[in-house]
Amino acid sequence: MVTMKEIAKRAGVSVSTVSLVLNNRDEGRVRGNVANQVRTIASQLGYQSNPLASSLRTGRTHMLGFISEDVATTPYAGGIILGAQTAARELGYMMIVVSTDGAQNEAEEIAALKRYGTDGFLYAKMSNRITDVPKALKDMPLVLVDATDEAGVVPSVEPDEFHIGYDATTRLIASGCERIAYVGAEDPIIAEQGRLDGYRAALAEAGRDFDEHLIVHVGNNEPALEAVNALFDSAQPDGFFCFNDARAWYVYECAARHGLKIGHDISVVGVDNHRVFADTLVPQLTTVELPHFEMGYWAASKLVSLIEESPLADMEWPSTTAPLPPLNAPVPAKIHCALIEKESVRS
Amino acid sequence: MVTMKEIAKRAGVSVSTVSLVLNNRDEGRVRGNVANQVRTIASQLGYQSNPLASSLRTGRTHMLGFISEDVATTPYAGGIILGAQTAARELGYMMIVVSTDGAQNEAEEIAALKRYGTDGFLYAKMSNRITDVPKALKDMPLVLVDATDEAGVVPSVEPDEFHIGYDATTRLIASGCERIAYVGAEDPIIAEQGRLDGYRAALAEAGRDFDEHLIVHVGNNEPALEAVNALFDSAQPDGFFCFNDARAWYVYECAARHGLKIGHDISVVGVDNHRVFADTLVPQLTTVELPHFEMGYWAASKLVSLIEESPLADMEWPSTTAPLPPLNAPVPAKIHCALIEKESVRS
DNA sequence: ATGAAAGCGCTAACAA
DNA sequence: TTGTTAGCGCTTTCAT
Repeated sequence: MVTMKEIAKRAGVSVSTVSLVLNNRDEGRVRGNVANQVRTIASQLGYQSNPLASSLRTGRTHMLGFISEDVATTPYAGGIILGAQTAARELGYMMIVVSTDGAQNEAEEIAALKRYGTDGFLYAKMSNRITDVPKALKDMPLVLVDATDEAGVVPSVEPDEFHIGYDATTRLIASGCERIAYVGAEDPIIAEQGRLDGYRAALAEAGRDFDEHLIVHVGNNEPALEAVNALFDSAQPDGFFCFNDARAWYVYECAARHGLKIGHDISVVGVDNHRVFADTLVPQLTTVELPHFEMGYWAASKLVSLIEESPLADMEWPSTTAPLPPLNAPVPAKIHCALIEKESVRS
Repeated sequence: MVTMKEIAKRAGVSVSTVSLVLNNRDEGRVRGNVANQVRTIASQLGYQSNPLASSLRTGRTHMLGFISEDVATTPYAGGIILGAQTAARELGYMMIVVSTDGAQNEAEEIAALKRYGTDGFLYAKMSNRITDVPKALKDMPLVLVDATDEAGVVPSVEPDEFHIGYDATTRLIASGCERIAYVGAEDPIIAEQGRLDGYRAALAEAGRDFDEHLIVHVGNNEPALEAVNALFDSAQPDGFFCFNDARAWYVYECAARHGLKIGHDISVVGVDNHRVFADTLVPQLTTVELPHFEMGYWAASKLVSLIEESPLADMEWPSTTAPLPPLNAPVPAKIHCALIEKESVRS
């Protein structure tokens, strides 16, 4: 481990000078050739700063905490984590991910992270839920990912649920579907409402009436399958917009029971939350993949800007302008969604 | 943030005494009542040690690195991470998980972790693969999870693949299956060979001949489905042991094509690697779940013992003695597998 | 423009 | 049995 002391010795200067130079605070404080000298030696020796040592002085560890309980059970969070980690590293931060079981160990994990001096937190939920922010996080730089806090005051990054519903439905309309069903979730998640709104808006724009009989809200259980089956019988839809791929699965199963071929007799668009289907399974389903990576990337960037009290750097954000995949595409395709960032006040 | 200094002041002793007491090094070095006094004040004030500060002196950060590339794409690693994290926290360590894309950023991530002074590493692969250990890890305390290194010298924790195959096949035999097929993977993974061996051993023990025509090795692709379909036609198996749940899916699909009902006409046991199937989907499949949590837990425990050069504490390890789930159980059930730990020399 | 020195919180020799 | 002191690697006044 090469230290500043070492560099100082070789360069014949003091440690403080080295510190100044290596932190780029040498503007008009250190002579140019001295600075260069120091930099040269530093890179020759392969100097790596010791973030822990500097944290002692500065109070900044350059560590970020990422809290989520979904990491353990779904690959959902994977993309988010990867995105967040990528941004973190680019900005010179290390991200510590902790998976939690329930509220109990969540508090413990947060406490542990705080002991290690994390500079801020990312807090992720699944499917844009309304969340109680743990009290331990309230006094820290914090960004929510795919979640909304009760009070609506915490910055968060969420998919544009409305556009997801709108785009999916529009695509089904464009492909010639006449009776488009919505297979939604039971829980009062924000995503549910937003997507349904998008569905309605797309229908309205196409001059179609909203038909309640084409809507079902189902859970993750046995009755769900029967409810979807009943929908096939009662409303005979020829297009399906499914809240997630678990719901799409019900449609797949029921279509098989009715002898209907997806991509031929009926069209289906599902939103991929859980990655239920492995790469090549059920290729007939068109799956809209949420912009997980982008959400994570943006969230981490925002968090760092909060910590450093610097403005967010300009970035090219994903938007809904990206083309939708063709219906019944052979492989799940990914569309981008606009991300919504809230600051202090709910919009 | 309450510091030792603070405690020392209140207790009217020196910081070193506080340090001694709080690190339980006060055996015969500090008077009992003084020690108690210090402890009382510490807990009153809610003292939390600052691990970063002590690391500066001791060279130990009490941070563990967990490297895996599968975190992002499958929930597979989730249980392992949770187990490892649990053990780590119990032992007073913080675990930093990094997901990597490929070898490129793997090296970067490892370098970053080292800069932060992690005391050791967990390196996880999927499905017990033979792995090149990154050079950067070679000089560090290291434990592999569900992987084996080429040279066979790195301690690792792996499922007992043989028993998985043996148990699954035995169960199919017990349920009355006459022609038991094995649907395996293509890749030369250790898990593949071990499970196949277990399958053969179970057959032999039951006095049955091994029939090559009941074996297929398939990938994750279109031809795979056709290969399994051909197996149905050519060998007409009435029981299936599937390498993982992706393979089980093929069986499910082909059974449907042949009008065969799982749990009635044929029996299927799959090993759950990827959690392709959500909770209530395809409930007819009996899924053997790998002991992910336990592997992670054990691996982290082992790693800490390596770091601290202390013997592994006695623990109750999961074993194959746990009862297998009933065939065609309504929900995927979890069986335990014996874990194998190697030390210095391959057994 | 540069360096000396103090100090972040903690541990560990060494003194007392 | 306890306290003093030095120092881990770095940042930051404050002198020079």
